[in-house]
Amino acid sequence: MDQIARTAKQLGAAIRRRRRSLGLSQAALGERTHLRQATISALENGEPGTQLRTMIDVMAALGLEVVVRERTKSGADIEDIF
Amino acid sequence: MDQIARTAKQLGAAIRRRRRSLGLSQAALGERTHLRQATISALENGEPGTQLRTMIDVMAALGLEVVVRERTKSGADIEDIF
DNA sequence: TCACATTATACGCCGTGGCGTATATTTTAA
DNA sequence: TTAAAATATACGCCACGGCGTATAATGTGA
Repeated sequence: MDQIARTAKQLGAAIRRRRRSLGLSQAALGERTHLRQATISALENGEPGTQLRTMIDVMAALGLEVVVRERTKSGADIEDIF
Repeated sequence: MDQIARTAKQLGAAIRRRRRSLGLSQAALGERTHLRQATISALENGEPGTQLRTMIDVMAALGLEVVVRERTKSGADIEDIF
């Protein structure tokens, strides 16, 4: 399920969802990415000072990627309705 | 044109494209976002230490949003082929 | 070509992220 | 309910981002 993210919090939430769907703990993800469990926690909680490096590394480890696109006028589009 | 980004460099490139398509200079974008022209430059050049806050603020000013999704196996999917 | 606009880079400063380490706090199973 | 697992938070430290300001390097149009 693709996640739209316009804020750091939404970005963190999407990452947390994915991590959980993979059955990983923050600590386990931390090992794979050489990041501290505390750092993963901060990212998932949407700390806006988090570095892009951290987001990129975590997304790679979770098999995620980002699509940059023009904002849709509303929050919902066709696929959300049907 | 949606841009897939798996690295900070790709993210920066997508942002730069969008800024240019809007006919904005880094300085003009900096004014809108209360960021220095140098900061925009760093973001667009894919400095991995850049903060999420910076990316988020710039994307908002450019009318961009991010979609987080599972990585596609290859770079191309159906829509790129047809 | 050449002046002007744009972008990249530099310096000193301050704030904060991520580090190791450790411990609260909360969540989850048994 | 309670022990164990998972997550949030804390402390001191170092590195570096973003700040103002300024300038160098590039691009661009006339």
